[in-house]
Amino acid sequence: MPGTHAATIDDVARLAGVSRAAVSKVIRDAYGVSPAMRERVNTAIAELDYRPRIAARAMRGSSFTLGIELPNLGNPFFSRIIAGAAAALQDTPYQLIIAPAETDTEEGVRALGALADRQVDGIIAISPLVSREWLERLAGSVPIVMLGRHDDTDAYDTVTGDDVAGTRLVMRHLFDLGHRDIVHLTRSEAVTVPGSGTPHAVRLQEYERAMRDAGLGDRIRVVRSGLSEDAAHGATRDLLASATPSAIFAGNDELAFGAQRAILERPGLATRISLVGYDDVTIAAHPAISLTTVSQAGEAMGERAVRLLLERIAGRTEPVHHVVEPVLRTRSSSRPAPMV
Amino acid sequence: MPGTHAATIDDVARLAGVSRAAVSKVIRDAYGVSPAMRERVNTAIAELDYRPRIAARAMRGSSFTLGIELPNLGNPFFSRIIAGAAAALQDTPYQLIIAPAETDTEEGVRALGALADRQVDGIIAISPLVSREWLERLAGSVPIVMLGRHDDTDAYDTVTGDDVAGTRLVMRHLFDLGHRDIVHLTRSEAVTVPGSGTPHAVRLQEYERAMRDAGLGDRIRVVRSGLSEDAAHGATRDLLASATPSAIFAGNDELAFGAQRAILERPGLATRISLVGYDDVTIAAHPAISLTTVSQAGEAMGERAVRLLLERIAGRTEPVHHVVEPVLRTRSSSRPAPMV
DNA sequence: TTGAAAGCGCTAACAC
DNA sequence: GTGTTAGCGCTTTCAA
Repeated sequence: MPGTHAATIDDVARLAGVSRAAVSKVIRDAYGVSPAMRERVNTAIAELDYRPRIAARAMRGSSFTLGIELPNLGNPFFSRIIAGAAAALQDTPYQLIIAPAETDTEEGVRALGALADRQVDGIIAISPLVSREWLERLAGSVPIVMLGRHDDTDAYDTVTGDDVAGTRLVMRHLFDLGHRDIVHLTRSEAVTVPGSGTPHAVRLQEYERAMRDAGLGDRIRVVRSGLSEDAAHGATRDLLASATPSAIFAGNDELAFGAQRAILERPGLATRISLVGYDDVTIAAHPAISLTTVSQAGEAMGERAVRLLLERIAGRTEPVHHVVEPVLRTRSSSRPAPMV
Repeated sequence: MPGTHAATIDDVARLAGVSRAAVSKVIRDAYGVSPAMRERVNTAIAELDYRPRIAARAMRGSSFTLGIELPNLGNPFFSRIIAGAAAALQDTPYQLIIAPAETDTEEGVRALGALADRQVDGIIAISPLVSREWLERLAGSVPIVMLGRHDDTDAYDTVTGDDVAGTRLVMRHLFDLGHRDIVHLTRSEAVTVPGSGTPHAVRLQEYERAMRDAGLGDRIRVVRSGLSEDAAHGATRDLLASATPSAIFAGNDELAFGAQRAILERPGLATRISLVGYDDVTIAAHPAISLTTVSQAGEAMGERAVRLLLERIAGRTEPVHHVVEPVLRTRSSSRPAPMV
């Protein structure tokens, strides 16, 4: 460390006895540098421990940063997505940064805005709440991949699970076990606006459709809660105080765990109520939990999202809407309905 | 959106009929702007929907970004830390970005480097593996708060749980229940280098000390695994194939869940082996899991880390080493040792 | 209180 | 194949 300050491209150029442009070309491996020059530049870079300032690069072009906006980091399904995305970035010059948006509502917009302000080269977003118009506008200035949401738009790409098929797997499973009184535990109205294309909206809609198709339209019952395990616990506790459905289909595993807790707290109920979740997070397979749920290949979704982004950055313009097939994991939390 | 490009500070200055410097002062609320001018500038900003480019600001000063480096996003204890950190940033101009470093080893260095390259104004790091020297060097150019690690350094601040006290709570609890054959399930040697000050190193050391102090030095038994629930499951399965300890003290809850799974898979063992974890993640309180564990107030740690960083940015230079008191949560996974 | 001007570290034309 | 030069959008002296 000669001097007290970090080396700049000029320091490297000076030490290597070449121009600044030459150094720039080497670090970007751009066309038109002789092997000899590349060698000398690389030596100087190593010598000075030079690292290009991202801010300066961003001012002229790319920031070599991909941003991912994430609500509710506590949900382990999302960490699988991140793991997949990070893995896909391994041998690229890109770095992933995550902008958390815990408190849902406008926080999502704030987080996406923060990523845009930082001039990331692409954004992966999981906000179910941000409006499609807003996203389309943002997509005008930076490539976006929307995760989870079924938006049929030309402005950005999407990677989604097939929630229609997934919900049908669940409902078919419960019907086959003889269940008729099936409650759907889902999140707030804001996240399930009909036609909004959010995962929870689709699951809710398909639940209702399946019930009606089975002639059980009058047994449709929807219970809502916040997104946390704790909120789901409270909502289910309230439900069980006044009713005993034969099965509960939770919108995701977090909610299912809360419901399971409430069920276990009422003696004798555990063997009488079937429970199904959605996502197949790791702990769902734990023998003490043993939650029947729908598996969604989160890692693959994250990886695919990154690939789509890199393709966009490389110039693709036609939109891609990728759908992941869901698989039902049957475990002991669901079982035949009790004889009447 | 007049024109097709995003507004710059010049556009605002032109529309407001003032100089670029004036706009800059307004957006930073710097000293020396008349109310009238502030008013006009703010109107122009709103009109143009102007948002300062972070990259440009970073070149001259702050990036208004705090970075947090995080290994193993899958561990829900870490998400609580993030939630606390994000909450503490609510009413500040700072934005949090997370650099994930899933694959441990040099990934941590890479992620920290990436944050530094992006000129974040401060870094919260959870890497147990990065060398103290490396961190001290980095701390020369950007404020750092190290989470979890007991480093007695002047170069950066630390926020840690009191792992000595926490481990003593655990061991005392197990001894009181009559356990003598206590196995410690921990991570790889790399994370438990004696004297390295990592949480797992301290817990291991205290476990051994407690065993020796109780005259059980010859019963010390350490089992190691990877950081995932799955790795812990495998390691415990292997252990149980050849031995049946009366208690297992896992280095954290993730490991404990894996151990619990292995225990449950061997019929009859569940009621004979006590299990204790560390961290008190949400699911540990689930009645089907009911894991005795040490609670660490993750949110408070994240919040404190952010505060320390903001203080450093504001000019503080003396180091602060903050310690969080652990609390033992006794649940049914631990119980009296079986009569001999 | 306000504005002019220099410059942060890099990339990309373009000239040599 | 190599170097010169003109900015990118801000902040910050320093004059006015």
